[in-house]
Formats: sequence, C-alpha cells, structure tokens
Amino acid sequence: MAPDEGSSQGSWQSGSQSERTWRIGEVAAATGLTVRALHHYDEIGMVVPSERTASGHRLYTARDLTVLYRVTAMRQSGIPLTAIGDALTSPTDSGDVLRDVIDQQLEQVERQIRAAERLRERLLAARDEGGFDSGDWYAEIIKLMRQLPGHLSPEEIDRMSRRMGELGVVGSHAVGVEMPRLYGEAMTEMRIGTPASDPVVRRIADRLDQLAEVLRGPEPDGTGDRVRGMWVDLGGPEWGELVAYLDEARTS
Amino acid sequence: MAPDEGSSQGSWQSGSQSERTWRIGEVAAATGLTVRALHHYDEIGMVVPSERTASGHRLYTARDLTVLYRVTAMRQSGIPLTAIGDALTSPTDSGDVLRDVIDQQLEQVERQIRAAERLRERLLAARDEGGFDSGDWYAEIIKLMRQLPGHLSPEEIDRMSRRMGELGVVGSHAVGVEMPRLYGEAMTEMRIGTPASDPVVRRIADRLDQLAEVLRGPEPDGTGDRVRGMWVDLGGPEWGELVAYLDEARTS
DNA sequence: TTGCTCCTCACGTCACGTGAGGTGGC
DNA sequence: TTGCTCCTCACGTCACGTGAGGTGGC
Repeated sequence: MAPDEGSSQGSWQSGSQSERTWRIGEVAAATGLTVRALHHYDEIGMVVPSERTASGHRLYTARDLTVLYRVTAMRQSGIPLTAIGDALTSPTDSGDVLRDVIDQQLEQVERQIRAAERLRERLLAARDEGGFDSGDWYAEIIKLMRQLPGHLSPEEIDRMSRRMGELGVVGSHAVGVEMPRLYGEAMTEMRIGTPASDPVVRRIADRLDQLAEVLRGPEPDGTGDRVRGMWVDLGGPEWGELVAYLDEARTS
Repeated sequence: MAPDEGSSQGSWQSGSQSERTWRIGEVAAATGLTVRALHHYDEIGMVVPSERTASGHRLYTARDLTVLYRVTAMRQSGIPLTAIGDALTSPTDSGDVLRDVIDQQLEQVERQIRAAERLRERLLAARDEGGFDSGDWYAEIIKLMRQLPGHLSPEEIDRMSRRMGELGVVGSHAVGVEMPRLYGEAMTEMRIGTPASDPVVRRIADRLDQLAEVLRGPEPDGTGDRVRGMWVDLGGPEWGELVAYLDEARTS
C-alpha cells in the first residue's frame, strides 16, 4: 500500500520517513491568508512548498509553515515582500539584516503614528469648519506686515501685495495653508530629534523652497529673505533654530 | 493682436474677459503634485482644466485650482479618489456627503493610529526577542489545564494534547500567537466603544471562528466550549463581557 | 536654432483579487 | 456520479511612475 500523500491529513504514518504536510487550503485557514496569496508567494519564490503530490497539488511542511508565519508577521507589520526576502535569505537569518529591517520599520511606524495624529487634527478642523477650503489668509499677512514696520518698506509691501493679487488662490494657499503646515511638521521633527539629514526633513525643505520660488516669481529681489527675518523675529528663538535646521537639511 | 493664451503668465490682460490661467507645470509647482498626477485627474474626470490652448496645452483657472486644492487636501487625508468624486459632485457640495466622508475617514484614521501603536509594540517585542518566531506556547497551555481541575477531564486533556501534537506549529501559533492577539484587539475595540456590529469586530470574530475550527478538527466533541468556559473563569468578568460582545458581532 | 515645456500613448508597479476553464480525490 | 478542492493562465485593481517619440513656445 503506497502512502497516500494527498489525503486530507497529509502523510502522517508513524514509522514513515515523510513528515506531516498541509494542503494549501489548510494552510490558508491556519494563517488567514488566501489561496491566491499563497500562490503569489510561491510564484515569486518567497515561500515555495517543499513538496507536491503526483498530480501537482502543493504540500507544505512544518518548516515551510514556520517560514510562512514569519513572513505573515512581517507583512502585518507593513514590511514589503522584497525586504522580507532580504531578511529571510540573509546569512545569519536572525542577525543584522533582520534587526535593520525591524528598526527601519519601527521608525516608519512611529512616523506613521505622528502623521496620522496630525491628520486627525486636520480632519477634526475640516469637520468643524465644514470643508477643506483654504480661506483668505494673505490679506491677514499683508495687514500684519503693515503693522510691523522696520522690516519691509511700504514699496516692498505694495509690490508683495500686488504679487499676491496676481497669484490669487495659489498665493493664499501657499502662504496660508501649506507653508504653516510644512513649518509645523518640520518643527515636530526637530523637537523629536529627527536628524536634519533624514530624507523626511529634506523633503519638507525642498517643498518649502519650491513654494518660495512660486511666491518669488521670475524676478527675485531679496524681499523673501527680509520676510523670513521678520518671521524669525516674530517667532522667537525656536524659529531661528528651525531655520538653521532646515538649512542643514538642504546641504546634507 | 490676438490674445496669447499660451504665455507663461497666462492671459492676464486688464480689460480682457479672460481670467488668469495657469499652465500644468505651474500648477504642479503650486500644489506639489506631479504633472502625471494632474494628467491622471484629467483622465478620470476628477479635475478637468476648463481651457486648452489652440495647440492642446491645458490651462487651469482659479476655479479649477480651488477644486484641485480641495482634492489634494482630501487625498492627503487618505480618502480614495472615488469617495472624493462623490463628495465633490454631491448636491450641496459642502453638505452631508462631505461630512460623512470626513467622519468615515476620521474613524479610519483613529483606527489606524491604534493599529500602528499595537504594531509598534509588536515590533519592539520582536526586536527585543531577536525575531518573529512564535515560541512553543502550547506546552504551557496544556500545563495550565492540568493545574486547573474541574473544567476538563484527564481524557479530554490527553485528547487535546494529542490533537495539538498533530497540529504542530499550526496549533501552537494559533493558540500562542494569533488568538491572544485577536482577543486583545477585540478587547480594545470593546473598551473604546466600537459597536459589535462594526465590520472590524465582525472580521475578528470570523477569524476566531475559523481558528477554532482549525483547532477542533473534523470531529468536534464540545471540548472547545468547556475550554472557553475555563478562559472566562480565569479572565474574570471582563472576559465574559468580551465573549458576549463577540457573540453579538457574529449575529449582526 | 537651442532648451525647456507640453502632448499622447502605453507599459510598469505592488500584492494580490477575480473569474475562466479544467482536473483531482473522497 | 456529485461536491469540494486544487491546478494554471490571465486580466483587473489603485494611483499614479516612467520612459518613448513627437510638438509647441520663448
């Protein structure tokens, strides 16, 4: 009597050389994955079942399942399959590569938490204000400039005011919505100790520069720097720190 | 002299009927989106520029930009484009549909935050323990059962022990890793007041049932119910509440 | 004339979902 | 023989990314 490898319990004869195996449907139930996902992992070589029946049905061994559980744990942590592959095929198997993958993922998750919390604030604000409109901030900004003499000459203020008029929605959104948000995010990163060389900070700095260019227009005249100086004076020492932090990000 | 609609400043002649318009590259810089993303929004009809030059170049009006800013704000909140489309084309435009979309997204974000925080705990644990292995819990469970007489007969314990031996990694992972996690998640949902009818709770209950089936095997004998009873006795009144909560989820 | 911007296809990405049509095993 | 499970294509999803090859405007 030949061992029947395709039985619903797998081959489990005592004294036999072959170990207990699981069919793909059993594996799906055990892991909560779909059959299609297991096919996918097989296709890309992530988890290839060690055996097949004569008719081609996949049979997973306990060792296969151990690998699979590790993969699902990492997947549920949001680690992409390519990175999981790297961690699994690394020489020591539980050494530095895995540690690096976990640390990277940990940083990303912590950033996700902060981003989601900011998102939550924004959604609450949008709900209270009844929408996602950007308001008409630039009039406020111009007023503020007039009230604080010594930074900009009346001519410069008029020129900026005209420029903002030309820019319309683009200007008011940049100054009133996006820049405050970007500066807020940068401030958070600085406070929690994210190094200025981190790509996240770099992205914020780059976007701020792009917006500054949009606002400056084709012929810059140095007004922008004086506006920045005004903000630093208004915002206190922490604003000065933030400006230095962003400058460092730009050169790293 | 015909108005030149394709100039880099758009048509902005004083006295002209036509308003200021923006070319696609200017819009990309203003919003931080890519040109390709704007093409995509045009293709699917999400934000279609109101004008084109004679040669086919897209021209965005201030009104187009206002819509676009609203879209980007919602996209950055993680709202899918289809839902954004629903909110934008709703009759009142700032009425119930938008409110619903925001509320739904708010719930999802709050769930994301909790999930990410749990993820963080798991990653920290994995880092401390040096990996994602599932350990050998079922021996502990069996021991616990022997120490608490009155719930299961020695024969039942032996049968369960044999069954766990057959299940191997599948059993120990289900009992030692996934079920504790699922019960923990369900407990969190219950404590924060998520209604039992919520699909999230339903998914947890369904997955628990599927795991129970995997553990029970082909011939159930009522042992499972007595094991549950044991857990309720061990866990105190909150465990009883949790069991009722999950039962409600299953019938909703 | 030279760059830079813009155009329209059209295929690629990521981790599978979803049938289509057929075979295997109790 | 009837169900249920399994098999292999193969196209679809989502929000764009990434060239390919060509035109437009200062």
